[in-house]
Amino acid sequence: MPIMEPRVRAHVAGSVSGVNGPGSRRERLRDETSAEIRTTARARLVAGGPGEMTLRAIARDRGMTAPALYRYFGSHEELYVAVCADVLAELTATLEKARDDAPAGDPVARLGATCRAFRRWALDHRQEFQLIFASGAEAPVVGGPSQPAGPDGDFEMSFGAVFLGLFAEIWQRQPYIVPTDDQLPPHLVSQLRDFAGRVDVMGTGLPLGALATFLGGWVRLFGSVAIEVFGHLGFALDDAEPMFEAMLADMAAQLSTAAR
Amino acid sequence: MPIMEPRVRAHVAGSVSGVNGPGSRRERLRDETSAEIRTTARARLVAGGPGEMTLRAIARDRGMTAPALYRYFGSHEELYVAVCADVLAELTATLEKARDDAPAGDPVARLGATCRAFRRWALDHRQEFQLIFASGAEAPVVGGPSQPAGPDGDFEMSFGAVFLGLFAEIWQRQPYIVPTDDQLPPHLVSQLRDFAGRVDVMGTGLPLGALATFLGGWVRLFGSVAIEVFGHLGFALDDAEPMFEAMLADMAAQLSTAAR
DNA sequence: GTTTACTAGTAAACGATGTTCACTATGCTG
DNA sequence: CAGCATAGTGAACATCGTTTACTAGTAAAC
Repeated sequence: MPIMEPRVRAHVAGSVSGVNGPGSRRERLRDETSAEIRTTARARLVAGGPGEMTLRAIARDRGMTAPALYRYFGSHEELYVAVCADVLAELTATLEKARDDAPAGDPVARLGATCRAFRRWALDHRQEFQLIFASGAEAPVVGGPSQPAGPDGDFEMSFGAVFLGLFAEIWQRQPYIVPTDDQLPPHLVSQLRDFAGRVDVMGTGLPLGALATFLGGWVRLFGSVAIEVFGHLGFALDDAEPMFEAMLADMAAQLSTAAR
Repeated sequence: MPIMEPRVRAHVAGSVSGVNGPGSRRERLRDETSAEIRTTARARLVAGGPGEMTLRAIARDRGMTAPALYRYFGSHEELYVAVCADVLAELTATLEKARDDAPAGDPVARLGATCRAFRRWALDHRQEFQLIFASGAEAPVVGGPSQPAGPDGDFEMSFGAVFLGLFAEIWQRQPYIVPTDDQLPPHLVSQLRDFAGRVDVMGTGLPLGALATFLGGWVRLFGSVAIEVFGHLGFALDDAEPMFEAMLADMAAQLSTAAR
């Protein structure tokens, strides 16, 4: 009598003995089915909101029964986060493409293009945006298990790095005016120092003030997009693009103030 | 045989004939029970998230059975929005109190206090904040049924007016520098004109540029609070207060640039 | 090549949920 | 007092997440 039941064992790594490992036919089919399930789930999400993303309905759409899904995901919640990961990966890819389609020599323009792509994606994928950015599942807090961009433990970073990278790029090409450390509130300085230590893999030697500028930009970008997607500008505007562009222009101006 | 069943009739306006109208004992008890149900629902919300806000559990908490709740709310959804309305009213009251506790002669300080109260309330009521501001139920769009601040048809305005009123107050006391109409993108100007027409009840003669400043402030405020509550700053900071204060200071500075 | 082990899948069942329907007290109204 | 609207119950239905047998098919082992 084996210690682990077959089903559980299957969840560990596909197989425990033999050469049924990665690349095998079984493994491939399994991954395909898993991807199709996540796609079906996402289709239901965009069609009718998270409430329609039910195991039974997803299985029905695929011509299966609900318990079969448990071969691929340990619970409804697990499928949920898998879809989140998919969506986040897609968003990241979208942003990277927008960045790379912009002229390589003009990092500020690259940042602008990436920001616009973020807004466009959010407006075109409201359900997904809500799923990712307004979920009760709060992103891992700062002092987390310190996994260095693990499997997908660090939720945010995968695509947050796109923006941070752009800020670093801009800084390296042409430093802009940033507050000196003693112009920043001490409590912010210490937090920024920790943060810099955690992401110094970039090794770009960004001053803390530049990190503060980055975070400020992230706040403005996220805020502008979120307020529009959540409909909290609709009481005044039916098209928030001009305000978004004004925000971008302001940000670009701030990042174009030659510091030397 | 009556055209409408009793239960439905009860939902119309409490009673259709007789003097069982407002103020009657029945009516009072009914309103009390309704309020208790909403309170119970909200307690479950803060305790375990929206997923715990189930009709049967709420009824159980109150020592009733689920179908009884249908005497008070036509559906789960209806109870849901009733709780939203309660929360929004509480938030509005909190903001108004913060505003009125600040020195009457310094509207900029009053705005600052109100903004801080907004952030504080959001952090102390994360579930409620999420319920109200990140719900898929998008607030009524701009060109809505044009109900003039109806029963609670216009979701946002009840508390958005607090901020708009403060901006008007500041402007009246000491106008600040705002862009002229021809400095704004035309598409924004036309939208602002519509908006001004819709809220001119204030009759303060705010220029469109001041409305743009107000909206910009609302974007920054909401964005700063939302990004913190949703945990999308946690990857860098564990306490976003310094950044929030910096944002407030910047806003205050902008509103203190005497225009004449 | 047969046997063995594992895999993906099904069917049935349990408890919980939103909702409806038939029914019963209770208290207001004429 | 007679009549009726109201607040509430209990049973039922469909759906959901999840667990537990169980079965057919496929890969691996001897």
